[in-house]
Amino acid sequence: MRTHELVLQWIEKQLSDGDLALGGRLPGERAMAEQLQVSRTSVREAVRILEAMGVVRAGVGSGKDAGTVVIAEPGSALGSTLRLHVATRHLPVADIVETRVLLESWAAARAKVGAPALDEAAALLEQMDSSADIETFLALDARFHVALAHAAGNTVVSAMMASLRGAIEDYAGKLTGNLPDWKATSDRLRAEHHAILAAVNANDGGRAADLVAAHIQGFYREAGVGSQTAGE
Amino acid sequence: MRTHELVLQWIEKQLSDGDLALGGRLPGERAMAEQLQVSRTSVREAVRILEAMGVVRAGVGSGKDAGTVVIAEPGSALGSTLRLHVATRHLPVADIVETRVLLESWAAARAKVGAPALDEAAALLEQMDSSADIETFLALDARFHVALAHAAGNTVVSAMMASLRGAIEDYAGKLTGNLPDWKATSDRLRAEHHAILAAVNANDGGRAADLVAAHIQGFYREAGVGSQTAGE
DNA sequence: CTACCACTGTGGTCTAACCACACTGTAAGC
DNA sequence: GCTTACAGTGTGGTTAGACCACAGTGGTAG
Repeated sequence: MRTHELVLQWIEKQLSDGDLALGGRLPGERAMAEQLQVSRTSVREAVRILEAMGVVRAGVGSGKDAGTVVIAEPGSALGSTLRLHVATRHLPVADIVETRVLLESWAAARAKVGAPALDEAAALLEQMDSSADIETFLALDARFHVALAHAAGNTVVSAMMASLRGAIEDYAGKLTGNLPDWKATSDRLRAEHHAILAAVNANDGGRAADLVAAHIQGFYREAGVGSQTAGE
Repeated sequence: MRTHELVLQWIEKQLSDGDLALGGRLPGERAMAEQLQVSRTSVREAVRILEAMGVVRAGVGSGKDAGTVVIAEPGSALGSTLRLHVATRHLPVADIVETRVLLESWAAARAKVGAPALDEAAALLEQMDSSADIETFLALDARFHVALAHAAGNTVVSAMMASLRGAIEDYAGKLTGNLPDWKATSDRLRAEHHAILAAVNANDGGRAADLVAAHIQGFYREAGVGSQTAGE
């Protein structure tokens, strides 16, 4: 077993045993190195991996943002991993989109009426109604979808859904230039968002799921994802 | 931007541009360091991250297994990430199971009759019928489920499904000791497997999905996952 | 009381070694 | 000629020790 894996194992045990919890701080790199009788390099390699996994965040200096602290951001970590695999051509973009449709439809169907996340979603829609800027709109759009997924109450589905979106964000972003009429598109997306939220609040899960599926597929189709004109 | 991120970016670009493909070899660490004008340490940190992501595999010595080569193993990488997040208590095991049910049901419903993966699945079932050893059985069981997911033709769903299972493999493994009667359980699981495959081959996707959901939920429930008696 | 600044501890980076490993080519011995 | 032994080469793995930038802390000069 390689040295950094030993460190990794040690840290994972600290987490499993509850000796290290969310928000907690790892010992300094030098201290860990001495404690485990390994070089600081090996400790750093382990920390790097955990950072890539979204399990810790490393901050220099001193104070609250300093040191290596335990966080919980699986979404971005999974997203990066998927993005790399898309780059190797192992994961087709179409499969990513299809999976996203699957997860988000399920979440929409399962969203619990009255969940706080739905109020947040509604607030986001209001902001979007008055956002002409394309980047602002897309950022709010992302948060809306995450909020909707949250309302289903499954952390894993939320994380995966966010990661799928993130994995092809840049890719899809380049394609928004293909859109013939952004105003028309954004108006349509706004209307669809409201319809989805309405269906969820009306407790009509089946309809909400259908609307979400059509919403996502419609966007990617219009942007040209899957039409093979993209990569080059 | 940190140095190792620069290296990461460079490698990702090589992949995106197709200059580096699956099975391809990265330049040696020393060569990359010189080319990018960074230290070998930074190069190694980047490689470590890619290794954790299942994008590359590093091998010492010389020959076919040597050097850092591009692979495509998102499953194990995603699995490790999820496992760590389960350790931090951020991802509940119940959510993992629920998501696995979601993905596998979908895959069973979408499995294409006549897919080669189904033949493999059938072959695995035969082997399982004559496997009394519990570990052998579980290994074959894992491969059966992967084969089934494969038959749906979505790489992302396959990878995620495998990673979900892997994330709680150790955790669930400890619980098999809770089973009152392994022979009875394994006989039941065998029968369920055959029924699932039969439903898929009969093109009855809905029934296959229901059977898969019941199969998975039944196993974890019997093993005691979610009953809070586990972690401690 | 305020402004400044040295101090301390954090992660970030680099250099220059040495190791284990696995193949390759060559030379020695049969 | 064939086989065996072994030095050579290039790979990742690991280490020690140094220096940097950063951000709070606390003392000190004004």
